[in-house]
Amino acid sequence: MKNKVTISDVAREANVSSQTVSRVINRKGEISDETRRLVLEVIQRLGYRPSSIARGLATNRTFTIGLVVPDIANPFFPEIARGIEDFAWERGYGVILCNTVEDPAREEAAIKSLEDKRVDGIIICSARLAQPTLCDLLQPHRAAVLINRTVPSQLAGVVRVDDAYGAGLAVNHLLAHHRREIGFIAGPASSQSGVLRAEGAQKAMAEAGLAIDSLRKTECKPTHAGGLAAARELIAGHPEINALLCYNDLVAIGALQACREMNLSVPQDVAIVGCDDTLLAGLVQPALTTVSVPKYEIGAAAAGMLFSRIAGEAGRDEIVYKPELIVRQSTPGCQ
Amino acid sequence: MKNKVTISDVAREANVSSQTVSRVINRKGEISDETRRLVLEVIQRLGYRPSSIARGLATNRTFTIGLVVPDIANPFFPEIARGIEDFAWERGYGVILCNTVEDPAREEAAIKSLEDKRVDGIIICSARLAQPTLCDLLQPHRAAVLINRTVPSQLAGVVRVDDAYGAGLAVNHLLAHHRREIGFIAGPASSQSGVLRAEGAQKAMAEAGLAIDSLRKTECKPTHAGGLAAARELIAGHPEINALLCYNDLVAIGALQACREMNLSVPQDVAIVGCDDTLLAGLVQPALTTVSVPKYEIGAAAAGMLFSRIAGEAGRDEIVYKPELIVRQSTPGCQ
DNA sequence: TTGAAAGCGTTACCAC
DNA sequence: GTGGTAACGCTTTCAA
Repeated sequence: MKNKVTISDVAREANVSSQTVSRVINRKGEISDETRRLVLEVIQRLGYRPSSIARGLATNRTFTIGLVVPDIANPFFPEIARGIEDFAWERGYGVILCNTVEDPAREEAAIKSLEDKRVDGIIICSARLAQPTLCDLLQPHRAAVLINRTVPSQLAGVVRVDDAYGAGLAVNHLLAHHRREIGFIAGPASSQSGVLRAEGAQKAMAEAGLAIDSLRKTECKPTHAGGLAAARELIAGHPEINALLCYNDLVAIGALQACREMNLSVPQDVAIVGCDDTLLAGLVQPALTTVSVPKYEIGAAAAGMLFSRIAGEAGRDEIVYKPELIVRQSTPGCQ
Repeated sequence: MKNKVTISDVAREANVSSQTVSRVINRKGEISDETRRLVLEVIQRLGYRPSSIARGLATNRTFTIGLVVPDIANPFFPEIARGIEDFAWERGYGVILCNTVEDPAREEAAIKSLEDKRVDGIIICSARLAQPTLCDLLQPHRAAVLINRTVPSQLAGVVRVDDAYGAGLAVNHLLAHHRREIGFIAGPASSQSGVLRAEGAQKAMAEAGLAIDSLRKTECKPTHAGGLAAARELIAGHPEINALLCYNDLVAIGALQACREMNLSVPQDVAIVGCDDTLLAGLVQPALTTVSVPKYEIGAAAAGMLFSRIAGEAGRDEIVYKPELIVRQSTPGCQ
């Protein structure tokens, strides 16, 4: 790598001041056509590319945002990331990606490291940190948006799915098909979505006049393996269970596998409902009934909200998407 | 967001020079325990966080690398990204993610924008740009590593899968089960992996004494929809086909669906082989025979190689992984 | 062991 | 229209 061409190299070569070059680059101020052409020609010839770093120092803007996700390998997040990245790209912004791997310490360190990098704003998906810690970490950021997690709107905008409503849809669907012995595999205890879904599910049960504890709850990692282990345990402890409501599709697929191992047929013996409607859901056998969520749109909306906040514009500071139940073969009532 | 605390704020508050503060932060030079403790205390109290931007300008190092992928929503890439991000994170590096969405112009712009951001190095997955363009774009970067694409080692290190070998494995498996009318759904024409797999497949055919053109080739987008369309067309044009070798698992799943539509049973009528062994492969019905590739390891290896290059260390400049054939239900010979 | 000054590459502000 | 100078927040180099 040869040494980078700087703005003064261009200025010298073009016999103008670096101010003039800067003006040409940034299309600011009046410049004679002739000078502009000359400068552009020199820029071209020297292959000059302005340093975002120097610019960032001078302007206090980096045109970079941070994205924090639990795990980009979890199929829920790549589409959200695409929605964010596409939106950001169109506006000349770059995206720094951080995985927390469900580790609160890493989540905290990631948010701080993004602060060090002076990103213009951050988007955090499914934050797992405790509320006070999260708020403290948000504070120093110029702008922030959370996905599926709530904080005071002064600290961050929120884009979320109405998880309680979605869980209600799923429970009502199961109850309509006479599945009353419902097990709930809730995912990580630190997931706000998991908590809200539990509440929504219990509310739906109560409205149907059923005792709340007829819904059995277990926690697990939000992975295939987590779902497998949790389903085994739940069914072993409650053999009467005839339906499982799962934290996400991955967990549901684990549950599917547990049922297969235990010779329980799905949906005849046990109905299974997933969440997120990832690509997987339509492809497994039996295809998964799932609570569908517009992932790409959520990402794009979060990015849009973040840019409003960066720009200091007043705008909505909460967007809530209503999920939809996609009925497939893993529950009764498909065809 | 209140104004950031700077190094001189700390210096003033601690009654030392900013040099001293800098030394404490960077653990450089000798400093009396007393001063160090004092400075650390003030840093803590003021909540000072050094600006990576200013640091980057002064040191010409940003502790950031760029990652360019065709599409993070394609399940092949998230695991690679995890491998890279984990490795980078441990060394204090951040990762800027760029999606090219299979658009060469965006790929080019992404590589340039990473140059502007003065990343310390870049990793490009499955670059689709023409060779001369790619080389020109690589040139200005301090360090670069390509995944599944080859350039002169002076320009970039290479981590790749032996695609030709993998395709050979698949073809031999099919031939061993008397499938000689093989169709090949090759993915994007600009994919070097696709080209190499075609060569490997044809070589395997030739070694079995079969005419090379008994392998019919079609291109497609590397998606579920792309595979569906390509398989429909290929089978319609060549009804004698009894096996399909697919660019990746997504394409193979599209092909699976095409067969279902055409009332062809898999694997009895048509055997299907995918590639990459993504999560999907084991979960669809019938489960997919696929050429398996160590995605996370590839990512980690690429990151490792990149850091060697950034550090200017001599090291391997090509790592080749041998893929493995995972036989499942979509081809004969499973149980 | 500590400090002063220069420099990194840009933009902002004020002259001309 | 254009240029000079300071400033952004840090590290590096040289002196003390």
